[in-house]
Amino acid sequence: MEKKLSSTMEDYLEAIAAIQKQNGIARVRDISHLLGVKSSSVNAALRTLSNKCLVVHEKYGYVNLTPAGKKIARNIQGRHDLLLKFLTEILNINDDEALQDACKMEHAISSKTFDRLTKFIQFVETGLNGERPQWLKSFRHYLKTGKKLNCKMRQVNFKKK
Amino acid sequence: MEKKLSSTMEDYLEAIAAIQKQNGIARVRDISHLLGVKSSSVNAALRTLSNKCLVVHEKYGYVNLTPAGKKIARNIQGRHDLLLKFLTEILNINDDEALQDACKMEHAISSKTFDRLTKFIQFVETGLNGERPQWLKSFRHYLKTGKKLNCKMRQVNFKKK
DNA sequence: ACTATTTGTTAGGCTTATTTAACAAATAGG
DNA sequence: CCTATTTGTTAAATAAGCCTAACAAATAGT
Repeated sequence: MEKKLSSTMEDYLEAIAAIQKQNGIARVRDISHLLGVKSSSVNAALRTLSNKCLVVHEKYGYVNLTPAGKKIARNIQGRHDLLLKFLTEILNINDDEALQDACKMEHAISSKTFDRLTKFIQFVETGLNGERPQWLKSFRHYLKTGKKLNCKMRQVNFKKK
Repeated sequence: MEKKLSSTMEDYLEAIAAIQKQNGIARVRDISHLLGVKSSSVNAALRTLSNKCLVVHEKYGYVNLTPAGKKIARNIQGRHDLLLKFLTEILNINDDEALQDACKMEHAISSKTFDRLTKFIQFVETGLNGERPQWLKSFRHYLKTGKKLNCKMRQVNFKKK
């Protein structure tokens, strides 16, 4: 019966994981800088997350994620990365704007959507014959010109009763 | 210098527009029912939106959108519809879950992402030769089986230096 | 027309997440 | 070592959005 976490708290967990990954350790100050909030806000958030057994934080000490906290952080990070990939690689949105959107969307999508989008990207990226997907280039051309490429795609089915 | 609206307030505008579209008029009660909040919350929201000149609401009267309010409502509704389409028609997610996600994502995407996704769906839906897009079927098969269809797609470029 | 029910409003409270300001602890430079 | 700066903590205040409870207005039933 783990209550659903607010997107704000998800952000804190994600930030802590990211800082730990980069620096080995995470301090209040790092979180404060990364999220753009005051250290007092970080403290309040850490108390909340502590009560939910998602972080460990002793006075004046480093901040650590519990296994449960790590799990959530990984989950969010996964959504983040997936969405960023979709936005940049498929929709061809520039990094900055894509990042902004991914940071908001990551709190909005369900597991199902995460799963389907994962498969969609897999499907698109591998192409049908292991070739680079031509139609992605074709889409970029469409974005630029508004017109479909002068290209024909023929489908030939084998063994398809 | 119009301040950015909270997703909550966006929901209220969207709801009012939807109710008006359906019933001709919108009352506090309708909004309350649609959004699943108490009428006192609706009242508070209406005061907020009134102060921003997005709705008109006289005591005990109907609720109306100003032109500015209508514009925002249309915008949100557009995002909603687009996302719902993407989730159901492309990612093949069932209506209920798709609706839930769309209702959250609609507040998270930028205009750029909206624009790109619009074009992406256009591109996908029309197919390359005006045919029904074969690869969408192919993706559904991939979702079911985890395997690419036994099919080859050959690309032949014309006039492409 | 009169009462009963539904609908709308207001006041006051709760929660979440933020801030500022004052203070405490830790660290760094001489 | 001692002071100066940085970092962390706490308390009190603010803002958004919701709720309940009490009341007011409108509508419906007889």
